[in-house]
Amino acid sequence: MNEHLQSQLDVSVDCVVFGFHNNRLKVLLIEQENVSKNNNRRYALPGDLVLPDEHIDHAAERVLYELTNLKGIYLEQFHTFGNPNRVRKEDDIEWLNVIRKNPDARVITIAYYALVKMEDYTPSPSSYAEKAEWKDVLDIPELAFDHNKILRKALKKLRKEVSDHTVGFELLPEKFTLGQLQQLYEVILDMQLDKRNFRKAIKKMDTVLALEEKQKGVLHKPAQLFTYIGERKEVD
Amino acid sequence: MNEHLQSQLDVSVDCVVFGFHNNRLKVLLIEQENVSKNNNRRYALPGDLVLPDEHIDHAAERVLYELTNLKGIYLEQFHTFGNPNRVRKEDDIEWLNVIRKNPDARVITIAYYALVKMEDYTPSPSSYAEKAEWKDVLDIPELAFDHNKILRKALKKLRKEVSDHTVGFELLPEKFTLGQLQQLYEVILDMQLDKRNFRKAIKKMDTVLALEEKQKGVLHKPAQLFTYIGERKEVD
DNA sequence: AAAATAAAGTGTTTTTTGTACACTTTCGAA
DNA sequence: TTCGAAAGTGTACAAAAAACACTTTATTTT
Repeated sequence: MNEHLQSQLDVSVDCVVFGFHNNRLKVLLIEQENVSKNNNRRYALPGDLVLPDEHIDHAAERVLYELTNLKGIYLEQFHTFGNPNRVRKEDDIEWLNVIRKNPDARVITIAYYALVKMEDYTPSPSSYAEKAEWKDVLDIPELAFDHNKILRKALKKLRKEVSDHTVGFELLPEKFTLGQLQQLYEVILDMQLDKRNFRKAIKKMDTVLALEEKQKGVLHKPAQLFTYIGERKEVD
Repeated sequence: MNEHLQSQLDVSVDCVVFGFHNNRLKVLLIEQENVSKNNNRRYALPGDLVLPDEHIDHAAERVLYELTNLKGIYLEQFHTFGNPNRVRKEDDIEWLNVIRKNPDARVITIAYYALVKMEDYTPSPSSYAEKAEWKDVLDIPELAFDHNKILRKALKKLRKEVSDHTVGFELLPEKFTLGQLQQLYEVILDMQLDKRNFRKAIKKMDTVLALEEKQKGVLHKPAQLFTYIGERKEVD
């Protein structure tokens, strides 16, 4: 019985939530409560421990909600980080001492990622999060724990899925123009795409539907609107 | 402190090791020690708890070695299974009561998979494994815990990677013929491939090298031998 | 030694997919 | 009415994928 105390091992989830705005790829970060004497800002991915009787997928949803008030976001697991020293920076330890009941416990974390329409989700911080904000992925500060590594891996996954055309539409509003979609692809893949070829490719996907509706209030020829009718993946 | 006892949570690894023999895709299973009164054979994937200070990737290697005596196999993580009820069949509970110090603890498992040249690895059971054997993936019994689900997911992953040509050679002996390689692909993908097109595709991969050597002891025209010179993926 | 067996080995044509490329249209604002 | 700004559109060329059938060669059998 004491033996289990020695071998304290916790499991957490961390959420990498991508958004897209003003032609920039964003990721949702929280700023942790300030507990450090030297007043460091500590940014981190939203994440926390899995509860004793909770499905890990549910934990990801719950934690994201508790920290940012975002709800109903489909999160997909992409990697589990289990280096025993992943939580060993000085600031990490200081933080854990304040927030955790077992600050010395080793923590294995399961990382999830999601793509959301930023318009639909305005994060507001709660729980131990002091802020919850969208940050440009090209301008990410040093994050708590191994969160920079987690984010890097999530980005890699995102790029791969986007080139496979299996993902991406989730980042746009429900109705979008092909121009917006192309810009999204260009930002994520970090390359220029040919307009005519891009449209040809999208138009033969049967998950993208042309609406009988046009963009309004723009100072140029209004574009036709499209919508995405793809469906969700299966769950464990 | 007691709180942590309530929330007993362990992390395990499970290994799905694929092999190929006699034109069949195989998976390495163990038969657990018999602890049941009704003498059920219990097959399972090789798996066990992660140690307190062990990297999860290392745990996978170690556990596989302890149970099957196979060493030096590159295992890649593919999914983490975290349903709180994943270990709740009657036989599962009975088994855990014998083998585990905290039989009631919830266990989250990180699943790994590997491809090996069966010739090079002859498993021999140890630890709580009574047998360790290669089983045809088309003929898998009911496994312990949620191992059937884990295996299904591993197979899906394998098929995907094989169609991407990122994996497969690891299943063949060091020297192989293009005919053998094609049969391997056909078995995994469960489809017929055109011989000439297949050879054309393989021959323009620069990771497959033609040797100045021919097959021996076959009752037909002996084939040229090839070898694979691809390299390993990066690690966390 | 000739014939039978069994898989190895080999190229060309057709179809499909991807890439490169430039001008006209349409709305809102000035 | 003109201007600005992005929308929208088609064709030719290149590359990749798919379809397709006969000859070769070592071994075994007669």
